Amino acid sequence: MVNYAQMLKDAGLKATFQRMHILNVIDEAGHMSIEDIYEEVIKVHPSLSLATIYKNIELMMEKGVVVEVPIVGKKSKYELAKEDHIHLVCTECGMVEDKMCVDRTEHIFKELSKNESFKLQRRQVNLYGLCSACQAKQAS
Amino acid sequence: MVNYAQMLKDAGLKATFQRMHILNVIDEAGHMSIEDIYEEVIKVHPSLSLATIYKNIELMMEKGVVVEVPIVGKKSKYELAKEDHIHLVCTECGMVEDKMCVDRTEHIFKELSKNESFKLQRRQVNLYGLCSACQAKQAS
DNA sequence: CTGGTTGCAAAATTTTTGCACTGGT
DNA sequence: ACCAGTGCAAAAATTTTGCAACCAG
Repeated sequence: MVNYAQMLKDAGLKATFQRMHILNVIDEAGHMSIEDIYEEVIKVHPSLSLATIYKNIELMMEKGVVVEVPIVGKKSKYELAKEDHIHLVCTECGMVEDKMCVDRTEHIFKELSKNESFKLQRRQVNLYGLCSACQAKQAS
Repeated sequence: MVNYAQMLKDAGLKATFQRMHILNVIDEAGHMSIEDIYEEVIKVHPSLSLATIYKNIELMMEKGVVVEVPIVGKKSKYELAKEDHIHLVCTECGMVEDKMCVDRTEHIFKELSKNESFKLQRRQVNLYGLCSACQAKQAS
């Protein structure tokens, strides 16, 4: 169990119950859309408003606590900021799975951007395909 | 000058003036949001409606004529389907530049997904940073 | 001709905003 | 106690939909 309060304070944000709850929900599910977060969060805290989620997701993104994962054909999901990784995204069910980068990957991205007069800040790699569950479902 | 009419017919779609115009606008700019397309397109064809753009972008995506490029913190842009490549995205001005993949990149992605019971369909790689113009602007 | 396509206007959905009240520090 | 943060409700922005008229094949 991570200390969400500390994460928020480190980012210069007040550790409100709402924020910790949002972080907790994202952390447990891994990747969640705004709607996903809202539906999960109001189970425990029914008065928490959608506006609060919007405001906080934006704020926590600016502060680097959470990261947006935009997805082709679907709404963006959000995850806690963490070690660099790539995403396997199921085009069928929308599931997102993290996969750690191998060192070689790291190297290639640096190379791809260094030739340009382009100052690399961060990268985002999504591999789209069918997860095993959806493959099984299609086979039947 | 590509033959947009042919692209559409190959995809099983009627080659309407509206569709060819949309494709032309995307092609010339490289990457455009729905709003971008609309503003550009009505300069020549003022009665073309936003609804038509939404309907056609979705349809042409399904048919594989255009591809969505979702971008962190901004609206998705759309490009013509083309040879596999990655994107350099400027976090400041939103500019998107294509960069062809080196062979090694190809290889790594295959490897990253093959261990899993994950059936890779397509990939999407965005490198975020500052373009040269925005670097110059910040320096001043 | 004729079925797919368009344009309009209205509806639905998503996101943002203003402001009085609340709660962390 | 102070001010960031919340919740509500309303506004704005975005996207979808239904349908009559239209046009590419």
